[in-house]
Amino acid sequence: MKRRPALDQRLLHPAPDSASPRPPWFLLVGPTAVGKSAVAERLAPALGTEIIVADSRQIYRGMDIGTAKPSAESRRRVPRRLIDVVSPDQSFSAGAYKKLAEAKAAEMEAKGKAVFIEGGTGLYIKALLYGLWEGPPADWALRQKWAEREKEEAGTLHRLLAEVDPDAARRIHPRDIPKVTRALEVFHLTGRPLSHFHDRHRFEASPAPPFRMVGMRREREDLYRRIEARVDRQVADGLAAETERFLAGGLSPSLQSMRGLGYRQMIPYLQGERTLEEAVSLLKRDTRRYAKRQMTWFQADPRIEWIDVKDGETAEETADRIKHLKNYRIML
RNA sequence: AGGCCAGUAGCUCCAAUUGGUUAGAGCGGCGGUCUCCAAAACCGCAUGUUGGGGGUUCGAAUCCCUCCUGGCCUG
Repeated sequence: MKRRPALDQRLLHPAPDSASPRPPWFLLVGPTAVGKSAVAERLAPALGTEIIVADSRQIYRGMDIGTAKPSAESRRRVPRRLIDVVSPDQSFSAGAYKKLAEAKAAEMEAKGKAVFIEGGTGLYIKALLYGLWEGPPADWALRQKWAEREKEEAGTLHRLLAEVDPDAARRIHPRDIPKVTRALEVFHLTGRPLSHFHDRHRFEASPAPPFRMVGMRREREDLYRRIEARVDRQVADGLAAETERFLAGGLSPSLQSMRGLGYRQMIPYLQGERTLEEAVSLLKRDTRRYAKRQMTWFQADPRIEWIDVKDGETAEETADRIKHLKNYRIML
């Protein structure tokens, strides 16, 4: 079940004289609550551009407090793109993000502006930088049908998969329903096993030009303190009321958007199944775990140049350090 | 002061076939996977002097003695 993404060496070390006329992209990544947004806000003006956000939750319109969207003032200073692009009752996917981001990047390039991407959703960034294999997109109707079958009898989906794609069935854990479902979906829609496509893709079909990617990280304790402080702020800012509003508006708790951190923990509280205190501590715990998973994801990408942010360092200082990285000026 | 009860992993335990092979679980923590639901979903990691010391026994977390710590009762 262990497979390292095989990165194309040419991507790691783009030839300096490569004929591509496209200027390199610049990306700022890192776990939640490291302070990416504030730093990006300082970097964007220096790059003379706007920020394309790579965040699977901030794409939802109206989900502001729970997704810790940049404030209205901040967005007035530096416009954010790919925020508020879909309604919370809609489904979204990495493939959909890739399309939107590619279009937005092309738009920036056409205007002669630098492409600057900031965010923490690893899969979205990977899809954009290294590509996804070309195949059928998510088929939500099919997925729902299968979800119901699995609900009737646990293990059904994995058994079905083992029949049509034993290779994928071996790689994917029976309890990992989303991945089992995707593999089934691919076979159902193409008649070929998922592994067939994966063996051919290997992330070399990048839609992106050469790029530079900087990752922000902090000491675990520092990061956790920031996470907890941010959760407290979100609650004070009305996270419960925001969730309540969506519920009252008829959004089902099972929706993708409502399963995001924050909303997911507030729902049981609003339904009287949990105290606010319990909900808050669960939200803190789940956010800590999420940040850890993000670190695992990003740390596996050798293209990221890491900036270790110190406790107490200001966003200006961090932005300044990034500007002083070797060869940063090629971006300007 | 006397009596009683408790002391098992960072925390919590009505775990440990009631003396028997490598002391378990939940939470927390840590590590990892990830090619169209990814703030999702999933996988993995526990050598802790069973409070210390001594004793009984082939063998003790489990019995006895003693000390320490905490709690309760009596005065």
